[in-house]
Amino acid sequence: MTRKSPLQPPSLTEARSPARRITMETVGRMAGVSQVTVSRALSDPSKVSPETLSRIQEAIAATGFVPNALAGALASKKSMLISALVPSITNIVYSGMLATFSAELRARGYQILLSETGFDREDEAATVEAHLSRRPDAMLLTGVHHADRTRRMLLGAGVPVVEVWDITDTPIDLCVGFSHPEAGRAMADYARARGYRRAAFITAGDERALRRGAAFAGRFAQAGGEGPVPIRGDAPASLAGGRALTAALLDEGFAASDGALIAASSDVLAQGALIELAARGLAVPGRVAVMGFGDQEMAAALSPTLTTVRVNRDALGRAAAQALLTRIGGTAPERQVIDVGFALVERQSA
Amino acid sequence: MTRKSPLQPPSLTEARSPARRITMETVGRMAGVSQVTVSRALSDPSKVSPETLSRIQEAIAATGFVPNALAGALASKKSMLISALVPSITNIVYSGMLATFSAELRARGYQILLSETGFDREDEAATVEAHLSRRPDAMLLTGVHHADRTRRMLLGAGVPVVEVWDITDTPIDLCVGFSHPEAGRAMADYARARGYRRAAFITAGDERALRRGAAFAGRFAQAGGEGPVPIRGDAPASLAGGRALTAALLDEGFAASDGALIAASSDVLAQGALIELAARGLAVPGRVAVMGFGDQEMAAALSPTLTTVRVNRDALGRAAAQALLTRIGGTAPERQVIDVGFALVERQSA
DNA sequence: ATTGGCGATGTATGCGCAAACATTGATCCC
DNA sequence: GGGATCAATGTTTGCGCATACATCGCCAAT
Repeated sequence: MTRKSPLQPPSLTEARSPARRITMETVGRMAGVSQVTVSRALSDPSKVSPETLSRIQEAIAATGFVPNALAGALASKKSMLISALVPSITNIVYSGMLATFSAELRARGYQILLSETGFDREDEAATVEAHLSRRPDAMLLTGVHHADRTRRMLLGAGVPVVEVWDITDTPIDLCVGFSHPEAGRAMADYARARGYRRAAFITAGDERALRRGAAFAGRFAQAGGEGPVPIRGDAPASLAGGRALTAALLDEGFAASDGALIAASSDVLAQGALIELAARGLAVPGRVAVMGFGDQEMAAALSPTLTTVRVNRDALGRAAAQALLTRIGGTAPERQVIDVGFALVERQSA
Repeated sequence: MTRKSPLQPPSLTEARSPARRITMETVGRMAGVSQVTVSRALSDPSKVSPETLSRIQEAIAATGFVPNALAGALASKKSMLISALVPSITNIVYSGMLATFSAELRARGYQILLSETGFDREDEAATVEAHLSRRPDAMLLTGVHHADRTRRMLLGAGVPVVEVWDITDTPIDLCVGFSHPEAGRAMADYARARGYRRAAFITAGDERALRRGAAFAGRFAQAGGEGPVPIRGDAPASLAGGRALTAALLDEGFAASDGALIAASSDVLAQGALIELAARGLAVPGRVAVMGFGDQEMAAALSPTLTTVRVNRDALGRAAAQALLTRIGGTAPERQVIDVGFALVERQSA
């Protein structure tokens, strides 16, 4: 309450440092209290008397003071930062999940440190290290296959981690996703049940898509389909890629007769397939059937509408956020691994 | 230091156990040097003798030490953090720009703190404050219209700022974008030049889209088209939204005769319009023409292909990153405002 | 009147690092 | 051979805050 007046007029120091930093100390001085009281006024106003509080708030408004969260995090060991690593933010399947994930966390005062990792494990490891250096309170990783070093760093750091978009028995910490082989098999079973005798899988290069493709191919042949099922492609998912892969298949005589189906690792590739088939005048599904993956908005709007596999991205993002929040809170989450499943959506294209 | 088998999920107790914090001090002790030498070994290895360096590196490897960037930032007043605020990450126009922006910055060692702000100014102000508390080295904002408080905070903080996706004579700091009214007028001029006599604009609710719409409507009438030009919609851009808005227009008799054009604030809405028109058997562009905005990949693949306006998202993200880097570097950028322009892409739909 | 408790505030400390400055020993040049 | 120089390292300090603990009045219970 009682503070000595500074021996030297503050104007001198101010004049020497024109870019004078405003800290809780400065605010406190203006309000006639100490730095701690300012800190308390911000973190728990009830601990400060109403008069003091209002003087502090005036000082904050007058100075435009914004607390330094770096210093706060260093002192408290809580950064209120959540790190998120996704392969690509331009891909709606990841950005959709991320939007829900971050909205959920932002409501609790957390902020998101985001990086794209592509599909390279070493790249991911380097990014994980960079993120860990900011001491996030938790981390989201996409996929369950990581460099050994990544796993070691994460375990060593003791940070809550959630791996999403896949399922494993050996999560680093928490895991929210679904089984890609099962999804591939479900597509194959559906295709066989509908009577398609010949199938191909066009795919992006990412590891999860390839596992769906492998499972699809295996099951399709196992269930009486013609084998081996060709698996084509490793470029990023794009319409042009889908067209090109489809064109290549057709040029090889893949759809020489009816009963053929093209399964795609994403709706975008599937749309590319539809476009190429339309361009060639091949009826879908009469001549060639098409299945997608992801159930993007356009799937239901295409002509023909696209049979695909739905993954609830919102639920996934929300579950991931909740799991981390529980973990941060200190209580053990009910389950370490949450399978959000998927659903085959039957439409016109297959 | 040594951990249990990675195949075992870490128990909660293990993860929260008082893991000795490893700091430069601990690493230094192991290597027989002081904390400062460890710091130097990491920031500029040439300042440390080769033998010392290798001992330090061994100690780092043995301990799994990851430097605390919070402490580093606090001490050096450089956070190596760039804050980015976009309306929506699920919208490809923003996420595409952001991908280039962040790739460019990551190459220089910066990381991205990301938030979605929706289209609400007060929300944005709160987010800006939260971001400023982390003392980012620079900030990216979407749009040029902000709450007064936002502007004041930013100016007060003295942080390099780049506003993107729009152009203004009075940027907070830097600005990279294009003129939305001009884009709207360019669409109107094109439509008139092609002879369309009647037009409508379907739009998402965001402020920039609305300005394009207003400029389109004004110019279309001014250039001899029938006025007033209806402007419809304020929902998020979606195929379903585009269909619904188009359906409503048609139900009102908008396209009772030939020579009508529907301009959309985004390619997605335009695609919705194409779908609705196809569903009603109305020929495009014969009966109703359609223009989009954004030139997404599907624009060239739709049937009919979509006449639209291209904005170079990569160039925009890259220019924004470069401008900030220059600014952080201390040299005044050549221009405060960079107009990246746009291009009308003529295809089949109009 | 004494004691204890509580509300409101203050002081001291250290989080982990980088910057500034200090120290040591060796090399070098006229 | 006596500075001068330089490479390699150490010591000190403080960034801005949160935490632990101390202090000071004041009032209720004894």
